[in-house]
Amino acid sequence: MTMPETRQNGRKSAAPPADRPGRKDDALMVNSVEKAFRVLSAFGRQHQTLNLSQVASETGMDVSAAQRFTHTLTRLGYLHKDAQTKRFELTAKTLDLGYHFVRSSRLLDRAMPYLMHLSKETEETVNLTVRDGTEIIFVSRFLSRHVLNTDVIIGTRMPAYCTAPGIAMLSRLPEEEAMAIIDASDLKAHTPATTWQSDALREKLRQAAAQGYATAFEEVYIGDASIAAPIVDHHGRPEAAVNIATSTSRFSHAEVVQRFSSLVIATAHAISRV
Amino acid sequence: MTMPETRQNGRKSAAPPADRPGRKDDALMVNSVEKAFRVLSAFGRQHQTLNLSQVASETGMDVSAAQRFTHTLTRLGYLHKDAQTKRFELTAKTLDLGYHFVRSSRLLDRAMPYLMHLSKETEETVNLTVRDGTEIIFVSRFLSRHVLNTDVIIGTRMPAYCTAPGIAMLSRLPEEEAMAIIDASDLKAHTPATTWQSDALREKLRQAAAQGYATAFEEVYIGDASIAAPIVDHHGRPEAAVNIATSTSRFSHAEVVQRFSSLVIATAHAISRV
DNA sequence: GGCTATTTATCACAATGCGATAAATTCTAT
DNA sequence: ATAGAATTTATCGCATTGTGATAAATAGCC
Repeated sequence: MTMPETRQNGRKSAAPPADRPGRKDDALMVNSVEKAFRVLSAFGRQHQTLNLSQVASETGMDVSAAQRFTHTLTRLGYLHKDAQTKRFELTAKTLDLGYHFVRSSRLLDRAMPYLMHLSKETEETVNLTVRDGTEIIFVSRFLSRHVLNTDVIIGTRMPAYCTAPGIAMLSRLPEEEAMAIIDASDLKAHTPATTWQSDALREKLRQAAAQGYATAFEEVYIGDASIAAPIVDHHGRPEAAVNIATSTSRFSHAEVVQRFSSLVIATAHAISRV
Repeated sequence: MTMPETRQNGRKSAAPPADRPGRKDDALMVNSVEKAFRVLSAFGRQHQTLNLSQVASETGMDVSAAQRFTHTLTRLGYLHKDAQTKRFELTAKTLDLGYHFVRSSRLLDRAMPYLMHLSKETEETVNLTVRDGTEIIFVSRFLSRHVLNTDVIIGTRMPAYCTAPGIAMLSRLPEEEAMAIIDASDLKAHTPATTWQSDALREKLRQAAAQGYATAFEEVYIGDASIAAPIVDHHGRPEAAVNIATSTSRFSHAEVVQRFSSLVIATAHAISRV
């Protein structure tokens, strides 16, 4: 009946821990923080509201953990719990973080007036995006009066390889590095027009590097037409991209290039730190 | 600045925990989560980047804690640390949370088409706001082509008492409740035109309740003119407000009411669950 | 109505996060 | 340059905090 003693009960007078630092994997990591974010990210278009057990199963935590983190997040104001249905949903307070980001971003500070100007001048949708791994994130957006697309909003992510801003940014990276990112992507044809083969993308990168801008026509959605130029820091490394998004029904490929290429390049250049 | 005492140095061999359940204050609260958010909110317009000791002093944590949480948040991708300067800044990944909120919000789902319609019809800036305590939060925003104000963005907070959407929402609450919120606010005159006395605000609430809309003219910023109507749930409780924001230079008070009051009311009514 | 599936509350335990401290590094001033 | 201050990084023993199992309470469902 004696405990099998797999449990070295903490005392451990002898047998010093071979690797003390490697606790689980990282001594300085506070795992509760990751779990909290895991709970919050369980909500989305599919799961608008979740009850406790759904939170548990969605996040892969046991009920106790789900209980603790939903409770914590509710008290902090990021979750709301319906007293009747006992279901949780995200609150508008979750917008705080992004708000802090926008307010603290020197890039956005600099970029805003130029983006506004470009928006007024072209009357087309203008976006500012940055890269996070293999994806781009929309960080600022001025909608065209005509095309009101509520599908893409601030915070939206898309694969870099099939978007004009993505290619524009990658084109200013050493080719090795850019191709590594592309090869780490989940390459696939979102539409018949998607460029998704590694070789073809390499060619696209070189062309974009040579021209100073990148284009994407119906590569993600049918009907979209986009042209982008990279914003670089003082080392010449890409930190963002400006793009103009319009539709194939309004302009041909040639027209988009002719009308907008020098505008996006000029805007991106103005925003780049000299 | 630092608390002189409060340091009972953990020894405490005797002294069994008198009250086991009431740990610090709440047994289910995971305090690390709050600390993580505290670190993230330390960044903003004032503090675009922070080094480790600044994080510590800004958040009131000791250096060790600051170290652990900046490390954790960096590994999770919400902070970026500049290798040269050793300074931290928020990353675009902080937009994820808000993105999840927008995508999971049934209110926004319902409201979007109506807001778009209102935006096109009026060509003015259209906002959707919700209330959080004494404040309102902008959750959706369609900018007028003319007036591009980059000061107010999604996630921006303002006191409820001096905004049209705030008064509109409060006007659909029992007067007791509304006045309690107003009295909990930090009432002050942001401009000469601000209505900030409790009595005057009570009167404003009653008028808004009677008319079905609320207005605010230069109550926060000089030159702004706003009119709002409340969106209610199936219990008749206010859950949001639609408003049209324009400028006093374009329309007089009377004109704003005449042109827009029935439009915002109709839009708010359409969005309200019937 | 009894049954099942949740949610809420409680608790003993030890692993996890804590915070003090030391080592390494970077910055500053002379 | 070089000492000295300030900040960052690394380490570690310990108690606290979070853990996860379980039980009680509540809500759903035939």
